[in-house]
Amino acid sequence: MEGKYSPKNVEKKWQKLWEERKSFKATEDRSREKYYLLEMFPYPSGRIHMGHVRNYSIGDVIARFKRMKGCNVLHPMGWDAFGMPAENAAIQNKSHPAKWTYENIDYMRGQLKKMGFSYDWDRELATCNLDYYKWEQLIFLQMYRKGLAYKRNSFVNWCPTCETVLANEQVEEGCCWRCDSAVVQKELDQWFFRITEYAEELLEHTHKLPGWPERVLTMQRNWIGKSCGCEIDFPVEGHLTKIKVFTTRQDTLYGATFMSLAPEHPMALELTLPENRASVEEFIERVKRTDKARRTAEDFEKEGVFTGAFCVNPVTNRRMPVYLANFVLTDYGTGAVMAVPTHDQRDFEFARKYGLPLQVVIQPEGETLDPETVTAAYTADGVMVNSDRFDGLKSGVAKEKIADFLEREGIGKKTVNFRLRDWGISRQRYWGNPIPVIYCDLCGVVPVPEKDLPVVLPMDAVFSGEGGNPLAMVEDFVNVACPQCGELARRETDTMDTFVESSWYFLRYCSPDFTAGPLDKEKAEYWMSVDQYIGGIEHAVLHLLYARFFTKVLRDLGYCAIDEPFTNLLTQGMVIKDGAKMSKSKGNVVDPNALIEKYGADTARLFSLFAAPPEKDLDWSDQGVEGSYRFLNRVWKLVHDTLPLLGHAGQIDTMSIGEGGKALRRTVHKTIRKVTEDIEERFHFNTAIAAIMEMVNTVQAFEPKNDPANALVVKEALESLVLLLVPFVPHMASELWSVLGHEEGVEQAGWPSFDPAVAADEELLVVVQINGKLRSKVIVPASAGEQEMKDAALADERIKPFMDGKVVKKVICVPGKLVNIVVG
RNA sequence: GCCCGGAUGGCGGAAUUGGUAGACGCAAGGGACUUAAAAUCCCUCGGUCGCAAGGCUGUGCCGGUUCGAGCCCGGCUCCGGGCACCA
Repeated sequence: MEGKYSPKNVEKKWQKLWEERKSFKATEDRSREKYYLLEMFPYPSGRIHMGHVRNYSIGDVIARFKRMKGCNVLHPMGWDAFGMPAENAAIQNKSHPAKWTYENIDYMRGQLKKMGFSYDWDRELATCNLDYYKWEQLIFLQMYRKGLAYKRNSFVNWCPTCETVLANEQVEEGCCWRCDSAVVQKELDQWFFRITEYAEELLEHTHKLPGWPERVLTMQRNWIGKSCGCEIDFPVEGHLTKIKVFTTRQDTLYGATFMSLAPEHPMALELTLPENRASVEEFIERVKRTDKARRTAEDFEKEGVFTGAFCVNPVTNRRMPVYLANFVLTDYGTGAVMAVPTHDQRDFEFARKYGLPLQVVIQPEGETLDPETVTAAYTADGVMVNSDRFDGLKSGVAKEKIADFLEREGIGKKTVNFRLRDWGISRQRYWGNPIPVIYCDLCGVVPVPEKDLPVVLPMDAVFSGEGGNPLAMVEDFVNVACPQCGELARRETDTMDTFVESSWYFLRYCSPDFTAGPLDKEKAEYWMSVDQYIGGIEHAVLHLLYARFFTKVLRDLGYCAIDEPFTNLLTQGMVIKDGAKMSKSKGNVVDPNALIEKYGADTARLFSLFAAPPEKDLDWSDQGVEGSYRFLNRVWKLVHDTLPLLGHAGQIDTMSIGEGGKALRRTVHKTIRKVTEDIEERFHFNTAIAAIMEMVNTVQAFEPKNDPANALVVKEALESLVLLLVPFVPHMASELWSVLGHEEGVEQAGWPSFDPAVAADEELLVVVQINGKLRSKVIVPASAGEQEMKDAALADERIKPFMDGKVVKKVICVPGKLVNIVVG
């Protein structure tokens, strides 16, 4: 291995050794501090991309650092293996999704191993393995029993291209998150997870996650969308039923002059008078045909139709015409809105269009609104008017008082409303986890008894690309005896959303081979929570919300004792090239294979860590990669060239080393401190690497290298250098460690420690400012106090011209840093 | 519209608590070595004035606080992201 740096040989050698020695195997050990480090597992799409390289390089720095620091590190890897691309590929290649998936896994596993990531491969899991998904079926059944999984007929998001249902979280601006097709609404019988049951806790706990980026928490809070208000009943003339509305603006109740219902509101047709029927039906049809994306666009024209019915404002007794309005959503609140045109912009526009009355109930301070002349709704706070006993109160106060009043009078009650909807998990696709349910004509919905689990995904489906879900066409699978009555029944052929698998894989890693249940409680208790989770920001409200939900569900099912799965979250930025995210369609993709081939994995790792701090986008630069490669060559050469000069092991004799040696040691110990802090406290690997580069420059420039008196100092420098490099470029560092004569691996060497006394400066450079402007620098002993610093500064020749004829008003001293002389 | 980020040389970025702006790297220019090239090594490198010492100026814009502001405060501009007819 001598001579020129050959990453290929070095990397092959160490990867083989790590594998043979099982260097990264994690075993529960209560005597040691555990550290569970996890990166979001990949979808086996074919080959790894630079985003993976970056994500997993970041993780590996932390894993290797923590290991060297003495932690018992769990660092697993696996495959989010169910999903549609496999099915599409099967259709295209006239093959099977399983074949495609497992081939991809094999290939990508090889790629990850070539990157030298320190995973415990014994814990590898793939979610499409029966060993994994069968436990998910058990969890489903237990959720069903608790009412947390249920079936319901409703309008759902349907992607016509993927031919499947999508969760709300998977619809982005009205389009499918995966294929970008326009999503349509379809009425279907679908399985849901009752995530809304946990809305309050999911929201509450966002305030107990200090290790998460604020913007992810904000996004989750917005997504959950809690609002506090009232439900108020409005009696309908000539009917016994009442219209229930939800409002956060009960302070405007006295100004409600009409009622708006969603066109899908169950009472819409029931309330419509015969003479209005034709126009109402026409309107409902028209709204239904409009797709949801367009209908909910901001600039969409507000339209409605009068039902002919009237309800009554319960506090003013005013007759309120009941309209259907296209902007009222059926799935938020109660699907009915009390319209207050003076204080809500939508209601205002609607009222002006249909000539409906306006009533001002909140006056802005120092202004009088005139319903005849206002051009927009006044939505801010103000003073109550035309509101009976509440007149004169500030609207904020009135909000509380009116809520209390409504409850007292039995007209309404305080409620909390969430934007979060239940998680629709049914997918009309083959390559997923079968939902373990049977439909019997006599018994209805029958969950598969636990003893009959697992429901095995049949391998003999046909992938033609036509005629919907291939699973529904496997007769042997579909036709089954009812577990209750024994009559012929049908299996559910929908599979679960793949986000279900990724909602608990981090728990399965704690005991991946456990055969008595989804997880070994004792082991989960040792490893969980994940101390550091790393992944892309794109999962802020998808995976990261579902995983939190699932953890709470599993806790309540008795599987684990934790509330939250991930203590600390790091969201890494995207990999950008030529101003755009790397993608095949843009043609700006850098293939990790080519990079490894040309420069080696260490260079690929080093550059992706050096070019930007982890949370920022990384601008890929081929020349920057060259630079990282050059640096590694320099380190290689430095160690090998210096090797003959190093003496035998021994203690550094602090008394006999000269000034140069002392200075070098100072740099070394300062660098150890800096690198340790940058990794441990900030995850700023770019500055840690920069500090190591500076140290290399210093060692290279160290002239009395060949003075035998300095041999041990140089040796210390090189050994520290190599150990500091381990987390970033583990192959080269391991090799150089052995070149330096160490039999045992870097894992045994431990993380280098620094001596504050050695790192301490003997002299300090003090900046001298006049009126805040830098004018000179003076050197003082490190022990110098304020007075000494001031004296040295004032005695400096270079500042004299700036003080000529002026009076020193004040001298400010920042110990060890600067002296600012204020003159005037 | 609302809520988060962000803006620093030719480029990626550094400046950790208000205290030397531009660390480290890339690119560029000059030089050494070489028959030559590559590789490597050395020097220069925000702008501007100056032979130089050095001065002035400079962190998106305007203002403020402070002995001192890239950092804090007020008001903008632009860019990125999230949510969005949510009653």
